[in-house]
Amino acid sequence: MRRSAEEKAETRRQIVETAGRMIRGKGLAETGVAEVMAEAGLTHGGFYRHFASKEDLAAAAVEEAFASMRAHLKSLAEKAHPGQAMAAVIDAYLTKAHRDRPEHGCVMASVGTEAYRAGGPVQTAYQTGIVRLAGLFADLITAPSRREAEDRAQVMLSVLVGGLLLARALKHNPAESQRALANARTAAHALLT
Amino acid sequence: MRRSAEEKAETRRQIVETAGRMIRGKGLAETGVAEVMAEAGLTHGGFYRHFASKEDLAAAAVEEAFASMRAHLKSLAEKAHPGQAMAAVIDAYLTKAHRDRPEHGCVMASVGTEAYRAGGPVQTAYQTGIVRLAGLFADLITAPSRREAEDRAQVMLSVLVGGLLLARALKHNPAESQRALANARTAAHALLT
DNA sequence: CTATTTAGATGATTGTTATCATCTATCCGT
DNA sequence: ACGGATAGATGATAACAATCATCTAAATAG
Repeated sequence: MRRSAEEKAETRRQIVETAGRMIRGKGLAETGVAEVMAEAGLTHGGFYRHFASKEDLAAAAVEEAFASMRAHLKSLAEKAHPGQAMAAVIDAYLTKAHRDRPEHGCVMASVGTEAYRAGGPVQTAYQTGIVRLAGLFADLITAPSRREAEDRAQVMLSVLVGGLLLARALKHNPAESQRALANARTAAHALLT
Repeated sequence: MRRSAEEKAETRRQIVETAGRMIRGKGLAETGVAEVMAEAGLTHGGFYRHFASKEDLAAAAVEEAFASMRAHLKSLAEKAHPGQAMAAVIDAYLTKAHRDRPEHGCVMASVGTEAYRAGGPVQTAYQTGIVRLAGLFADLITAPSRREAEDRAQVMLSVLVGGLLLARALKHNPAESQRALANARTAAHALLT
């Protein structure tokens, strides 16, 4: 059942994307190779034609998930009114939708505590993804100097991730959860002035 | 090899405390029952005399870890100069020491993404721990109203956790990691004015 | 058009881990 | 002091997951 080169590449993309979703939704350790393959419509056996190990897949998935989030936010920022790019990103990040769909959201807020511990290529991909995300934020923030923009970007990232983490933790108390989102949103916007 | 009632209680405390450290250090899924028991100087067999399941132990460990952190921060706040309580907490939370010793630190920053997904008693203990931690923050923050103090406490918690998470993610780039800590510290203090 | 390569399926294998049955030596109620 | 109860040890058991050997059919090189 050999496939063409493009078909193989497409299959690989499917596996990576599926893994990215499952990892963000259920966690790194809880996501099994066989399960990912099944979800992608394949059997577990062919896995090692694409990846050397589960670790390799996880690293690719983390990288892809970060890239996809950056692309999404970037396009959002470009659509925003001039001077409102970062504000638009804030309002997109700190939403109920993002809170309730971790499998489609930010890696840092869904598997942050597992990824920094992972070591190896996963940790590397995780760190790189964050650096680039912070870089994007710095691009969108107006400040006296690049250095200052980067500093504000770090704080911004902290508030967004921390706020989302808190909102998720409080999810079973909807009022408090929404309050956390709203408070983080206010604080994030305040950082822009 | 039966033990007295006090000995049993002490053993249980040991197990819970050990589990709390290991879970925060290596993660929930990566911490095995047998491993915890061995670290506590016991064999795995006796485990079910103390807990109904691994889940039960994890819930107890999360609860204990939050309680211990609250006690630690509270005593710190009481030792601080009047009006400087929350400032002292900030400076204790956003340190290299805390960054480098997750096994002795904040649950939210070490297993936050795993715990909110866990469901059952672990999720419950996690949520309760956070509510109480935020409550402590609100007690330490001076504001026009209790409601306002709670709002600021939520933002404060987001900045602290987000900042620590970021600093840990960037750990392999020491300069950036320290910068993240410093930026979060500045931002947190700014919230107090 | 043929021979070789290989994507993916099938089916071990190996290692790990939660859970439980059983055993034994000690504590505690009587 | 004695007999039942039980903390903790020893040793299964039963899932489950990662990895790999082998098989197959199709694709591509020549």
